[in-house]
Amino acid sequence: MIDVVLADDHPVVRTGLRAVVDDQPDMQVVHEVSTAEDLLQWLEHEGRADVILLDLRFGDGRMSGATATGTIVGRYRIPVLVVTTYGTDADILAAIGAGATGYLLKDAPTEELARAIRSAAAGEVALGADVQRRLLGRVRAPAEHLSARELEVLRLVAAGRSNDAIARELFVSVATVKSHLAHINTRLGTTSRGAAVALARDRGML
Amino acid sequence: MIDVVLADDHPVVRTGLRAVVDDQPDMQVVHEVSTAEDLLQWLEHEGRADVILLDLRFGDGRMSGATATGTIVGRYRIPVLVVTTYGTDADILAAIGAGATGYLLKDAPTEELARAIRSAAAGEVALGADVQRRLLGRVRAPAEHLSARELEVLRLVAAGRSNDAIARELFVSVATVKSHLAHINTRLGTTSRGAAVALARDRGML
DNA sequence: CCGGAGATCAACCATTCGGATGATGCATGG
DNA sequence: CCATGCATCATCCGAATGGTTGATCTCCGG
Repeated sequence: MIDVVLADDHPVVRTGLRAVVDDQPDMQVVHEVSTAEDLLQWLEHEGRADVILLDLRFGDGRMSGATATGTIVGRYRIPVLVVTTYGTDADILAAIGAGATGYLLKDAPTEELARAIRSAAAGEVALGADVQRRLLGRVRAPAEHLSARELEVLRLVAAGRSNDAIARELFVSVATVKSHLAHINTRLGTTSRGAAVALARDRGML
Repeated sequence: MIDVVLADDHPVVRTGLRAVVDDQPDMQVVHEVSTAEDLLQWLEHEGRADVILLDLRFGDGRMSGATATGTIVGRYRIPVLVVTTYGTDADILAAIGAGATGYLLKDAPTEELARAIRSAAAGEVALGADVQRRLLGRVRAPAEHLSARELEVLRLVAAGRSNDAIARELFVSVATVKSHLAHINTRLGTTSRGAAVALARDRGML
């Protein structure tokens, strides 16, 4: 029997997760907490768990889900499955970087969730199909690396500057700025400055 | 008995909401959908419901929750309770502007949720305590501001969409989008979409 | 009932962007 | 030494954008 702990500040989400977990014959929810602090507190004392389902974004909390993940994995060696709502690349990388065993979006099918919990309990890495696809796309397009100059340009674009303004600001010609932007769009697979900025933000490169 | 329809693209959230609703003696879930399109489809045919619990952000969907809200309220006169995760001022205004009867955050206590559903079924306006406080703060500081529609446009601009894409997304003409954008630039004192987005981000309106 | 605000749409026009192509100079690393 | 990557600049052109003016329509509050 897999003992699962739920850590999410949304009662509704906790209820939903509990329903899914308890509906599986081989797992059960043994504890619920709504803040990262409570989670650590609980682990400190009676804490026994095989898997922890953790929301990356603890509402108000001073402690982020990523930080909590790092602490838990480092201190208790309990697999952490990050289950959050919106999965941006930056979020995913942060979670995995912090040592999360898996990462799932809340809109993942319930079966996938159950499967991920089993994998996590078994010590395997469990990433949602969405996430895998995302990471794959990342690998396939490793060119996510923009040069320093390009990033400089992109930042100015994100600040709302026009090509002309950027050119003046960087002491180069407008042609150069456009050239950089063209490279950026190629690299990011975008087709407009706006889309490039949006995607770059999403990936936390700004 | 209050018939409730759940519209949310997250299976887990739906399960949680269903559990909460079905746990109340005076209400029941009669249908679940995961996209706005499905919701409208259902209402079109067999649709009978006293209250609709709607997620403002339908994941991928081309149709936003706000748009769906407008359509539902306008066409079927069914009270819509918007239940979403992150409540920004703009979200709230958009929802209310679109005709939502109530607005609740997913981290609201379950009793509050049940109460809101009853209020909505009774035709009353039901706003979560959080939201009410938020709106109050808003009134006190009317400082900046864009209409709900304008914010909706600005968000899409921030997401890198072109005017044409925005127009299609909101079911209006490009002229309207440009009109909103012009207004936005006037209000914010900016001269381009990019600058408007940058400034709006700065002020946390996104 | 009138006025104002917001949402909608239209047409026009100057400016800006994005996309394609091509070229030069300068490092760096194999 | 040379391929490669980066930064620089230019030109051309179609598409997108911004600015403006003007016009309904609806809803709300005085």
